[in-house]
Amino acid sequence: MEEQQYIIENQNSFELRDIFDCGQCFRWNIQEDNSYTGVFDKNVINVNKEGNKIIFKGICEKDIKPTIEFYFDLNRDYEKIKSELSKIDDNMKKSIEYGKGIRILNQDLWETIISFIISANNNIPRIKGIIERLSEKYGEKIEWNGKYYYTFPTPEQLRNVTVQEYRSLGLGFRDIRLYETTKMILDKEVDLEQMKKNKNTVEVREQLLRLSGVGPKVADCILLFSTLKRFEVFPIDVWVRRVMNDLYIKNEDETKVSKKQIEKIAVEKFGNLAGLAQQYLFYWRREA
DNA sequence: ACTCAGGTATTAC
DNA sequence: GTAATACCTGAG
Repeated sequence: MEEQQYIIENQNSFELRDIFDCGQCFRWNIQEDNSYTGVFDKNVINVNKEGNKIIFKGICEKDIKPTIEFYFDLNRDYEKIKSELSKIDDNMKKSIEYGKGIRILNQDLWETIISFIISANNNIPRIKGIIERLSEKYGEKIEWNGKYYYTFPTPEQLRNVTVQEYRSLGLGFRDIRLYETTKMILDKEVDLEQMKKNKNTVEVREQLLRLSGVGPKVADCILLFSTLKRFEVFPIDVWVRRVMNDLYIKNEDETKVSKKQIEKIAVEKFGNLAGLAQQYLFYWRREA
């Protein structure tokens, strides 16, 4: 396929590091020139910032412009969101200053489900490694610039993979979760297409929680980071627990702070932008 | 050798 | 309902 290119100028709220290292995605890697290259859907894209320009280039299945605009959520007014959240308190203001270039990507639902199942009780380098090996082994090969890239495998491409094969890729105890969830989705025991159409977040969440290996935290990550795009959810992991305790609860032992307590504060303070607030706080607490 | 990392499922009060 | 516990793996 032919390489395509798309350039935008003077785009606000767009920093490569903030977008790719804020914890929402696993398949974007920094290059020697500080650009990032990643695979999503059937696309291999490299993004670089030069002055006031952002340059996207690579192999794109469809027209690159709408593909990029959708995936990078370019039609949403992050400046407005940030200014609203900044009014809440100084903590939010600081965290937003730190992560001012964050954008929440529109990632494929299926890929997001599997990726965050793999993320459970795991560390980032290992999560990334597992996902790469999965893609290399079962995904579709795409050549670009003399290098090979691999799409994330579809449910169909994982249909006949055994638990043992997952284990050999380093999935660990998540092998059975992947196996069961893939089966449930292939059998439409949980119907992803139906889920995409459903506007009721509570119902969608219930559906996600039925999947093997999907608990409350993973479900919320899927709701926030996939094309489901629910900004009102508030995924609570160790970092969010830490930062919420530091800032608002101040219990001497953060591990003793209940989820309910955190959720209550999140809803009160951040309302229907809780997911975004969570992302700024998470990134700030973990990286700053 | 031992701890820890983007939690979940299971079991037991 | 809510609390304790095991769980692959590999890096530090």
